[in-house]
Amino acid sequence: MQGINLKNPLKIDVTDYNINLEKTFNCGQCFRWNYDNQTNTWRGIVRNKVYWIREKEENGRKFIETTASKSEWNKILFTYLDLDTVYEDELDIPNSDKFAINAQNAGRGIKILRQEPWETLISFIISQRNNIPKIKSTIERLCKAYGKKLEVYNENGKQYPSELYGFPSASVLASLDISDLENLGLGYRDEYILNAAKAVDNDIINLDELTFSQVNGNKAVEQLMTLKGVGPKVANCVALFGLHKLDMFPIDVWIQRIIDTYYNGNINIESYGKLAGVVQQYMFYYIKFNSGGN
DNA sequence: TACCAGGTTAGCG
DNA sequence: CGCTAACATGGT
Repeated sequence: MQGINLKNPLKIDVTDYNINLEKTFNCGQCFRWNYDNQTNTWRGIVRNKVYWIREKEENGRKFIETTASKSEWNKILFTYLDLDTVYEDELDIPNSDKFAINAQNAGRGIKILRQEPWETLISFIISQRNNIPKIKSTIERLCKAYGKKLEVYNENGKQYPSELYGFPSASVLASLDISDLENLGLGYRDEYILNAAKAVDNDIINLDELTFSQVNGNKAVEQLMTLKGVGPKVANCVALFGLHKLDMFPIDVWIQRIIDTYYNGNINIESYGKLAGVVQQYMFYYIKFNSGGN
């Protein structure tokens, strides 16, 4: 059970952290944050807890208002939103790289979320050959079928909203039969997911250990690709978004299109250094949501 | 109604 | 190696 207060949210000055919620939640890295036009608020689920967040500008300062408690903000959301790293300080895009500079200007404010590795793995297995609306709806069906029902109460003691579910654990999915995954819209990915669940549940692959800083991104990608249904693109996305290996640079159809169009089919990822993944997200956001190119 | 989507695999030459 | 058909399904 969880209590929230929508009327008197926690208010944090985030001016110095350079975060933009719309870009961060809409840049394609996450699938369970949804925007409510009426309240100008994002609702998301992080580690089986529901949070509402919105931005506010006052007197030239930027604030975040959230239903999280002070300790939840400090212990969970501050880290989840990766506010302790200001990318600008470490990013060093060559001046000659016009496209990347433009993408950075468009994408500035994107933060690479510290999402749960397991949820990220399954989400990006689902993502292959799917569009983003389909990915989101499929994940919601999976959560509703096998995730923990989250009970949230507003300041009046009324349950709010009616139904929300956490992401199902690896052990829960590992205990299922393939037929239990029918009718969720997973398509041929159902066996990939069941197989990944068993591998994680049996500790054949240990996602938590892969998050350790001693494990470099390429090593993590190599491990992830031992899973059936996890190729180079999905593995790079899991490493970047789930394991927080910020130098990983996933190449999907959109990025490949950019490479072919603006880099003559050859891009120098190393030139983006330790934060290449951030540049990748700038590019993805720029080309897809900011009509960069067309 | 067709076409397509933040790819991967297996099976070919 | 490199190339490519097949893959399930819902969103648009």
